[in-house]
Amino acid sequence: MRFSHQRETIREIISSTNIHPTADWIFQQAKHKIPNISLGTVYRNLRQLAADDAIRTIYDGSVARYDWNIEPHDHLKCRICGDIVDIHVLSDDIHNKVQKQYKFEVDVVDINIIGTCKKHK
Amino acid sequence: MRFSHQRETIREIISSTNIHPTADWIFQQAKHKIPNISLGTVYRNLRQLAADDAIRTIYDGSVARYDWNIEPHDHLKCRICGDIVDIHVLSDDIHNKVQKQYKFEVDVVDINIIGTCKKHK
DNA sequence: ATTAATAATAGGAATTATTACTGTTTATTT
DNA sequence: AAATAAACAGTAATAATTCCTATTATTAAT
Repeated sequence: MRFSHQRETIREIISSTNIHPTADWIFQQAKHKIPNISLGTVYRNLRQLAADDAIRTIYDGSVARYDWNIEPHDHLKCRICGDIVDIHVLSDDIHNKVQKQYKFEVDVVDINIIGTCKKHK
Repeated sequence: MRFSHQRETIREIISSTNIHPTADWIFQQAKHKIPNISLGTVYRNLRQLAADDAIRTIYDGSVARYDWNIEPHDHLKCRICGDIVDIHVLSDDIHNKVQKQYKFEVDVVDINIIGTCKKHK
């Protein structure tokens, strides 16, 4: 993959936040640095970075969000504020259990927990 | 909620399959029984049935699929054939662990495992 | 340093999944 | 049987994402 200023900017934007941004949020931020960057460029680079395992794509319902953290981890999503935070549950156990019990070659264990975070009590 | 022939047909179609159909697949099937049913009617009823906990909405990447099985369970998705099958992992443990460790009021634990099923060996 | 090759871009059109709108139909209540 | 409003068909609108094309920028070779 050839160097591009746009792609580096996108990578930096994602690395700088824990909010698990959407493509559009990344686009808005990128415009501050490269005013005439186009949304297509953002999407193309997000796809490339994800294919290259430089970032991870997660789905919040039907909309894609992007995560700089490519280590295996899970997500907690609050129904009220919408915040998504990284956590780590026992996904290795699940990985092994499924592999044996269902003879399924596991690639990714994706755990999303939806509920209400402690801010709303 | 008032009775409707369309909604009952949609409910029956979902109940009759384990493929976790998309809205469009349901629409195609429904047309066999009600030729002039409209796609909007399918979507409206899917939304209503899900709100009523008569069916469950799951997300396969960014597209919604529908499941007649409303008991808590998880999904195995094969990268090659696209099949999605129901399984049951130890999500109660996760529920409790998260609730205590992160003081997070858990609503749903959604576990999706992506990989290759035994058909492709 | 110049040039050649082509990956990446901007801008916009196209596509896909889904929701919203509107005048008409139909299930329920009186 | 008439009144009420939920549900409908058909269609327009929206949102997220991908595709297309002529132009620009990066890299490799001279």
